[in-house]
Amino acid sequence: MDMTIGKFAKAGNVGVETVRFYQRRGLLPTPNGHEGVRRYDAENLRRLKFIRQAQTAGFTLEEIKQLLDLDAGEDRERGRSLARARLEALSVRIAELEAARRSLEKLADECASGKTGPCPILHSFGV
Amino acid sequence: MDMTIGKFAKAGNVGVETVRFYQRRGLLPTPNGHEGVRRYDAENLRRLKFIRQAQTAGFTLEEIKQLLDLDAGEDRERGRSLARARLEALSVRIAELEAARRSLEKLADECASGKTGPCPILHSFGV
DNA sequence: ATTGACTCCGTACCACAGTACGGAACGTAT
DNA sequence: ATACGTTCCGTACTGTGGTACGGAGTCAAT
Repeated sequence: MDMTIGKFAKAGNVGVETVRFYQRRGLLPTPNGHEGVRRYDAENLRRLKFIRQAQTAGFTLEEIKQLLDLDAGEDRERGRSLARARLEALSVRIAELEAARRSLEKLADECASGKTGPCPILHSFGV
Repeated sequence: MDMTIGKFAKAGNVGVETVRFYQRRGLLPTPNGHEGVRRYDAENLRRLKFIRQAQTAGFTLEEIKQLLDLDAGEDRERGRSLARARLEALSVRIAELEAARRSLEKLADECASGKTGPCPILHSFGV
């Protein structure tokens, strides 16, 4: 079940250097200190996958570190507060992206091949 | 109607240094070359506002430069293709963020203050 | 005409999240 | 036991999008 860093990185869909980078940042443990080649288990992989998910959610690596520490701890309040702050920022961001999507749809439409003249790109974005 | 760089930056909700940065990148023109203090008009502001909108849509500054050039040109095909590529990436991204939002909602819920023990943070993200 | 605020310009620096490099040690198959 | 692929580790470099700094010039009001 255990892996060396190469397999581990592949399983988590990141590069070997990225794993090391996360270790330096304290996001992943550095398994069994100075005893030759290190081995990574399923729990490590779970952490790694969480890191990638949380990045998608817009957490910075520093925040993710806090979340990982919290996962083992008792401070429910802190966990909720991080989650709620991110939730709010995320909703704002999603709304922005949806507005941008509408602009792009408008652009693709107004810039259809049938018409002539320059595409009204700025106009499509409402500026 | 014309402004100096300070007012212009404020009107576009960016810093003066950011305006200069955009000029260096060719995203904004450098009005009336070397004749003392420069003046910015409504058209410049329109460009600046577009830059910020397009950034929200996920375009890089390099792509935005292309869009601005396109706005004046005749290459409708290129405009459509940029828009469509971004539209696709944007939809993927929105879906990711929505999934992340669901995870966070789950987290905030499972981490409610009533319960005891550590918040199941990793679990909330489905890992 | 001097002050104070603003502008110009180049260059340097910043955060974030990696990515690359290079020499030494290790592990495994032959 | 030799060769080949990995791993280990430190250090350096990358790209993206700014932000800061410092000296000189300019502008408007007093």
